[in-house]
Amino acid sequence: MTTIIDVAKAAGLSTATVSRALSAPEKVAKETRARVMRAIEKVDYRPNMLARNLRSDRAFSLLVLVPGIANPFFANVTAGIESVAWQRGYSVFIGDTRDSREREEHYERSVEMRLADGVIQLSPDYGFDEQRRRASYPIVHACGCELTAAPSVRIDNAGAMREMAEHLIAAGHRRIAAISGPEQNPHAIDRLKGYREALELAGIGYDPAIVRHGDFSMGSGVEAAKDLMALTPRPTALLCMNDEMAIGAIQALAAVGLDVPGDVAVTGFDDISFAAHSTPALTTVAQPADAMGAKACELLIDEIEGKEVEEKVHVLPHRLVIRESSGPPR
Amino acid sequence: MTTIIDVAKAAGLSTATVSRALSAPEKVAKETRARVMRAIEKVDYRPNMLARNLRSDRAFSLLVLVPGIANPFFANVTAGIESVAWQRGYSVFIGDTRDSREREEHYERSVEMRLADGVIQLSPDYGFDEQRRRASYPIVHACGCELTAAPSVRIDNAGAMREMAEHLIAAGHRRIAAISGPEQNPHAIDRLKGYREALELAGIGYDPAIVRHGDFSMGSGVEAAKDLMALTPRPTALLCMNDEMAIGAIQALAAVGLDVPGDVAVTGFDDISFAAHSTPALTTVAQPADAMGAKACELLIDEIEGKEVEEKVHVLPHRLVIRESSGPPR
DNA sequence: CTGTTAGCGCCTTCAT
DNA sequence: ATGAAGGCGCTAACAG
Repeated sequence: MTTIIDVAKAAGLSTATVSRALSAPEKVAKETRARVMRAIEKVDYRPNMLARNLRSDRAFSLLVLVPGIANPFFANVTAGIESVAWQRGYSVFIGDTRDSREREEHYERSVEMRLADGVIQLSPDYGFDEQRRRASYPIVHACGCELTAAPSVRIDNAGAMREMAEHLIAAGHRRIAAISGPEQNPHAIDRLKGYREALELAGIGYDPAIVRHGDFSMGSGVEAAKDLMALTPRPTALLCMNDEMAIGAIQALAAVGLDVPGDVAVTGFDDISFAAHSTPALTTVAQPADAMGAKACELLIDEIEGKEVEEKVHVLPHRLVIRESSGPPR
Repeated sequence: MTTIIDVAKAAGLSTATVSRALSAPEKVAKETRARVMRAIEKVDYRPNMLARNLRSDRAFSLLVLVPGIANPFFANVTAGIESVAWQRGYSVFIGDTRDSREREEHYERSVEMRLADGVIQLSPDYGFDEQRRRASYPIVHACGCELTAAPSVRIDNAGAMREMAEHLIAAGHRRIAAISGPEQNPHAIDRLKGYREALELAGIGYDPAIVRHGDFSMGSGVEAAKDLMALTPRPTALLCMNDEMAIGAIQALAAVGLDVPGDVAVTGFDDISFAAHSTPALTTVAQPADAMGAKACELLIDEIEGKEVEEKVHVLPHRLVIRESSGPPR
């Protein structure tokens, strides 16, 4: 293996100069730099990051904690993270927690062992900043909720859901059922809040009988929709708290011969790529997944590198995407 | 920061013994081990992986090179990889190449710099083992094609596609169009081969006029399907080389008022989670994505750890999943 | 602008 | 079964 010593020898310089030529080129004479570069070429040198890491006590890597990498929304957030990390010279570890506390703890431990310089958490923030207070390393939430402490990134979940409900109300719907996420899930809570607000503002009472709690999976969307369609009077619209459940709902409606949007309007949340191509195309709330990941990554790296980071919550803009599934009723 | 020296002091032992107690417990007296553990607890010690890595010249991490992490199939393969890596004490870096040669080279370089001990490549193998021959580190393909060298993992793409085409032929279809991937894409090539074989075995001629090349995206499925539906006589079935294009095709057919499967049968490939929940539910070929990633990861770690790995190509079983989209015709 | 030198924290001989 | 000591490859003071 060729080391920095070989380069120094070949160039007739000290290892310190070679090191500087690489990591702080401006501190080295132009001519010297060229000599270093030639020597590197000649001996076919590649810096050993393991040594750099130990010496600098940094891993130059980040850990993304994600409840499930196969979830398209999280995958998009991760892509945004990776993109910024790449630009700034960091690598991205993925830690798929599969909602298991054991796995999450394992990953927390590995960061304490210096595997990574910080964590980007994609799970919603159940524990407020409990976890953060405990941690000896920086953590940034990329998909925060209303309770998430700064610095973090989120969208206005409640506001977005309120707008979506208002869209349905404006189209004449009065009996709008909701397919929410797990009862304790912070995103589900925020979004459900927006749904209630819209109903109340419109003078429509909130009726728990037409609210179901799924688990954000398509299967749970199918079940909830079946269930709701058996009700009398039947809801005329289904407000789903993510796209997967909406896609499941559409399938369930088709299975019982109901037309979307003719008989029942359906809306989603996230705008994953499949939303635009479902049949019918899904009306949904677009979250800027990529930008959320990118921003969270910026914040984390700034914090790691000791830059002053504004202690603020970055609320990124969402956007209603009206497609076919929300109407008009036939 | 507390180091192994602090533990040694607290336990009244040498650092060597502490190190051994941790990495080779059987070489240390039971009683001594207990003392070490107590000391670790007491001084709140966590091993520094950066130091271990330098000392052992290993990163204990793997790099997954993936063309796009947002692709559900690749995300599932990645989940399989992560799962095995976790069990065996390795971490997983993700390198999203976005089909950019620059990014791929960047990641290759970082592995040469010891960022990772080996690579799992999810892109199909265009370069045969060109890349591998050049590399100074092990590479395993998790989604190989017929040309991929061992050790690697793949399914029988041609065979699977032949079976799917035969399924359509058995249902009475004679004019079966294909929506393939990019012309040079090895998976597309293998699958197209299976399609031709089935046609020829059934005495139906291969007709390039009803074959389109998409890029595996839903949008390209939409375009190709529109195009094919304008033909006279109209194909009665659309064999798509992945699920995304099939989902796009279904949408395009609905848009022009054609019923699936009543007017046109549609099939996909991969069995991503959305296939089961499209409307109508998609007939497809299930690839064992998780197992492919897991197996590839086993092979790579074995190779890294110097275990004898069988120089063989692991062809994992696929499975035809017949759902609604493939018929029967009405 | 360049060189000398001292470790970063750990593991692994080698010796006892 | 345990201890002493060297060194992995690099960078950051500190000198010059």
